[in-house]
Amino acid sequence: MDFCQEKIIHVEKVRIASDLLPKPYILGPLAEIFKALGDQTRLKIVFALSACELCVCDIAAVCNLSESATSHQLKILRMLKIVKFRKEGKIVYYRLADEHVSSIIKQSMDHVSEYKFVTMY
Amino acid sequence: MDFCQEKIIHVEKVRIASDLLPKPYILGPLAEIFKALGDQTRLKIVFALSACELCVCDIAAVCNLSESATSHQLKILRMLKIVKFRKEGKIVYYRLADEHVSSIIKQSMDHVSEYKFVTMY
DNA sequence: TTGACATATGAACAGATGTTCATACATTTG
DNA sequence: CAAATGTATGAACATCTGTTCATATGTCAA
Repeated sequence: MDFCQEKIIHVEKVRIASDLLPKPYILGPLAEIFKALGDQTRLKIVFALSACELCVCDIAAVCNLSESATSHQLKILRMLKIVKFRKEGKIVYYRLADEHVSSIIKQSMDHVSEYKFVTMY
Repeated sequence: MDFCQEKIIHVEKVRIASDLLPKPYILGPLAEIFKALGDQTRLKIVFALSACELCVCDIAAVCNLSESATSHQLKILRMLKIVKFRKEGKIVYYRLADEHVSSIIKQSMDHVSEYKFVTMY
């Protein structure tokens, strides 16, 4: 460890910030959700599903993935409650879990758009 | 590859969803941002900074990290424009880059809260 | 200029992650 | 029931990631 000499430079601010940190049982799932969205494959899937409900086969086509890879990633999104699904015979339809997910996607787009002239490559 | 036999089950939906997919130069940075927030250490840092502006030493204290680890993670958040910073002598103060970041954090909290009784462990 | 200190960075290592391939499961049809 | 088809899953592998440790940079004070 190598904390700065004067112990803590701004004691009061550190206290305030510490109080605001989510409890571990919140922070964990939260990080998991972002991690899930932090993969281009899964992010593509989420964007695709933000358009409409799709079956695994559709998603694979839209995202240019094997159905196996698609299924693996859908499992992750499912477990994290980022997507929901319903079965109709042997076909499984997926969709986004709630509006929070859509909103997160939207806000992130807005954030990126603001910097698009800088980050474009 | 192993696409389903009937080629594409729902041609029109696949077209709509495909059109909605962000271009690669948007999707890439977007995934990078989520990936950055998908690490508990960095997510902690972002939450801490959502409280107030903090110096590296403060952040290390709040997040219970070595200053080296803190600095490494701040560099990533900096490059992704998730945080901004200003120097005051030898002390460097960090804060969140914009309101989109705050909003993303908030929405994700709301999402998790909705499922807290299920996901709590 | 020299020492002290806040922050940054490079290398390296252990652990995590996404894909592929093979195979299993479930549902429909004949 | 058997075959066909849509989806799911386990193992394995190469790649990526976050931390630590050592060291470097930049700023202030004496």
